[in-house]
Amino acid sequence: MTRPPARPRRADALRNYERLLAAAAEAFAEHGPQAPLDDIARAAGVGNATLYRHFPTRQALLEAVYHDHIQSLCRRAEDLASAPQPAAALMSWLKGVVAQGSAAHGLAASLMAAMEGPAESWCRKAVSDAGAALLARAQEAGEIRIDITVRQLLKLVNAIALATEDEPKPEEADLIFDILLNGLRTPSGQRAEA
Amino acid sequence: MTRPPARPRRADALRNYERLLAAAAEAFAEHGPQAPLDDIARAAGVGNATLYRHFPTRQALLEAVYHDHIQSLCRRAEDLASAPQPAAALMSWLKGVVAQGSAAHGLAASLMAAMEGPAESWCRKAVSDAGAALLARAQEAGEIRIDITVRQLLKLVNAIALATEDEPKPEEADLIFDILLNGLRTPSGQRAEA
DNA sequence: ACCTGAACACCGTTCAAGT
DNA sequence: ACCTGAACACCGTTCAAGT
Repeated sequence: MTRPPARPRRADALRNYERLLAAAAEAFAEHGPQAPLDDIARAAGVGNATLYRHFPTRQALLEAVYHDHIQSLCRRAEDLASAPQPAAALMSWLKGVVAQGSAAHGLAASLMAAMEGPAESWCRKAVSDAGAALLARAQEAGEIRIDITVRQLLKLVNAIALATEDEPKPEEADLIFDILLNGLRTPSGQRAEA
Repeated sequence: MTRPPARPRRADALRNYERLLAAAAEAFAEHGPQAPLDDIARAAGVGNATLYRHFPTRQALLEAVYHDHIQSLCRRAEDLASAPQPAAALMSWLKGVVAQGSAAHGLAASLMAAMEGPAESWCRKAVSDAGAALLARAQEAGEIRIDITVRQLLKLVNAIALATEDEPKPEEADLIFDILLNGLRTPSGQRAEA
């Protein structure tokens, strides 16, 4: 199970924590993942040092803000784990990752950073575990090339989300995603033993 | 023809300009494209305002530093323009873009920024014009899907370079690039009229 | 324990004064 | 024309003092 980041127990600390999350969510939505931390603290009616106490890095704050989105992605992976067509299930899930990443400005950047950051990251573990099951099944079915790892796949997908982010036309993301899916299919001559 | 950024004519100004370029090249190579501009000015033995005078934005400095790399990419595109196999020529060129982008830390980021930035950017125009010829020929030959644009393609390729940058194993970049190429082939049923 | 504002350090940008 | 260092603004991080 993925362990949500520890919340404070004392009443006032918890209240500040929640306010910071709400303010950060709004700031990230409006100004992107680079929104000034001081502004977030001020909007939350809290000292800037308090923000830093609860969230030691910007990445920690981002992952906390997008916690629900991330968990939702993980849950969706579980739902798809026993879908009849393994490759289609993987594709559908990846499409969701891109869609969420494009919709929630900052999520794609967070996921990308998580994939490149330390392996102990909660977010990185949760999402890559979720994807790993889908990928393995699609690979065992011989539908997806076996030489790609979850991490590479997620980096690639997030790179696409970032590259097409704030693009006026959503079909551009669809097209590029389509190209990726096309490329993921097992090349001729390469088959898993299944 | 692509017009290199205007150089100063006065002797002292030109000398400062060159020194800034050399210092910036070293700083970007060592500390990445986010290297502090003040450090670059100091290393060049020049006031920081002088740097800003010559290069109004960081992007302008980056494009000037990588000017030779960019021109080299454009020249290579010209060389490939009449290669016997259009699709192979395009692929070979794109592979070069990724290779250069991964080798020269900061170039990939510059190209990506150029593709997303204003259309008037010198760098953006030069590179996309170079690629456009190769892409068009491969599409007319019916080998590459017709629904992708140069800009999308370059964004995608640079996203890959960024995603695999400073990755220990170079074969990772190769793999992901291979996936992309696989995906670019014309899907069944879609053919250009030639 | 937890909070706070002020202090500090850093970096990009602008400006008044120089040649 | 061009250069310069200082001034300014901004933002992240740390700290001494408070409850």
